[in-house]
Amino acid sequence: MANSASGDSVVDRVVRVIEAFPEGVTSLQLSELADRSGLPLSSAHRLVRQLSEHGLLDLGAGGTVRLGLRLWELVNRNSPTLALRQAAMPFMEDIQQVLNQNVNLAVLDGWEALFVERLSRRGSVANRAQIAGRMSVHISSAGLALMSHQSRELQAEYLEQFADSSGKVTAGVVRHLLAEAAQQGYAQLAGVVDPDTWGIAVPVINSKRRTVAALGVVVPLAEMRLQALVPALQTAARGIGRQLSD
Amino acid sequence: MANSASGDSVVDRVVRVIEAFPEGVTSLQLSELADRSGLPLSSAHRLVRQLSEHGLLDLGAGGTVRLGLRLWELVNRNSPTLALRQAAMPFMEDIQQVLNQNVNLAVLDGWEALFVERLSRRGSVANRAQIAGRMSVHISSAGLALMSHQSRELQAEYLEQFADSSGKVTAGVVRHLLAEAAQQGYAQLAGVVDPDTWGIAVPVINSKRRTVAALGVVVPLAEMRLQALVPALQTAARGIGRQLSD
DNA sequence: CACGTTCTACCATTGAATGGAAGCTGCTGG
DNA sequence: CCAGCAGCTTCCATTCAATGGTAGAACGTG
Repeated sequence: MANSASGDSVVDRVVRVIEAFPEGVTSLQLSELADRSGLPLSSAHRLVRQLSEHGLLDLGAGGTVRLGLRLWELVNRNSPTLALRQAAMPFMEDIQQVLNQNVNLAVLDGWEALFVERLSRRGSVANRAQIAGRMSVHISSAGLALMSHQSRELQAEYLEQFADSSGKVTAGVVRHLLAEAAQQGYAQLAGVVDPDTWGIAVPVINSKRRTVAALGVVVPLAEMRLQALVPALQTAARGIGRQLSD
Repeated sequence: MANSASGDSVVDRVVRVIEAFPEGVTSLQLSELADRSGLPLSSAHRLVRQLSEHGLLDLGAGGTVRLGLRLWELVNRNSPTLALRQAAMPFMEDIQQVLNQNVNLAVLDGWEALFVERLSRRGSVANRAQIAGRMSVHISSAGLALMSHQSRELQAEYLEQFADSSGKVTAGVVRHLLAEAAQQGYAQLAGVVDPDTWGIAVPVINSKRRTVAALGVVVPLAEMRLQALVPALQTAARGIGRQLSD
């Protein structure tokens, strides 16, 4: 009952507060935030107030807590993927125009593909929600495209998690998917996310020969035309990669 | 020389570190970060390390500091403007398709319009950079559209800053612009940002009659057709507003 | 290879962070 | 109309986590 009974630093607590928001939830009651972050109410209150004085959070009347506009602004202005997204956008628009499909751009984070940009198929309901969404490597074409071009060491480390295995997904299957993707130069996966769609993704390789992203499309099964899609994606991916150095 | 010689809390310092990144800069050296944030090198180092252990920052080899992917993810998943952007996106795409102009969406933050979403004109080079950009109220059509629909009190407070005045912009001029925008139901401004472009913006009013955003287009002077643009924008803005409650 | 620069680690000092308790506010149901 | 409740806000004595000067390591450079 003094400076941190729980043995964590102030920084830890700030992080816990920000991480307390469940995916897609923009607003939380103070007491709920305290619960979720595992902080005493008064501590949570103090932290939230301090952060909202700086605009990183927004403490409204009645204890409603939101992320602050200022935080959104700072992060989006200085985002680590800014250069990537800027380089990729024109090419993604080209693909959207030419193929009229949902186009997306993902980076590898841990054992997941993190989607950093997305254009919806023209005419469809826009689905910006999936920006900042994640998918496990082995269930997404983008994830496979990314992982299949990582170093042998990283791939081995990744595959280990399937080793023990309850059996749902075996290391062998995933290894096969990766090998196929590496050999073909693209990854494709049918009906995993949505039974009626097909995902195709290609690696984006920067000027230092590092695979920094995956460019992909999601198409209805009925419209699947690998011959048309893959070359278009690969061309775009090369164009993007040429502009990226790190 | 002990717990904070500078008299600021840990939270203050965390904010200073995050705010130290200049607009558009994604990567900073540790020593430069320490300078910019006004922190002793060892303190900056400790904070950055702590934050990067949680993924909010990314401390690379050689002291290169970036914002963390995890921070980007958290902020974009739980962004305070998520609902607004989701509601607006389909309408913005419609406008882009029909009018083929640069479409943007802004909210009011302080005395500035903060741009939260943007679609580039088809065929033009995509300019995602301006997302998370700011413009003063009185030099942007979006800003005028937003401010002209705020409460009398807020407008009065806003106009005060032009009172003392060196004379560059007078309160009278701004008041006139606001009055005109309020009366017409849209704001328009020619050649302020770029001499060859015209900006037009309309307010987005939610179901509680609060003006929560501005929807605008930027068109080349030569293609200016108010008669066509304003009704389209107003229709879209109403569609967006109908879906928003707070 | 010596020098300068920048990053990283250490650790005694001390004041900022902590959180229980009490007060406040607004709502709800009897 | 008011008692009771639930959640927000404030207060303050206690105490340990944060601080930053210093020293050392790792570069890069002339």
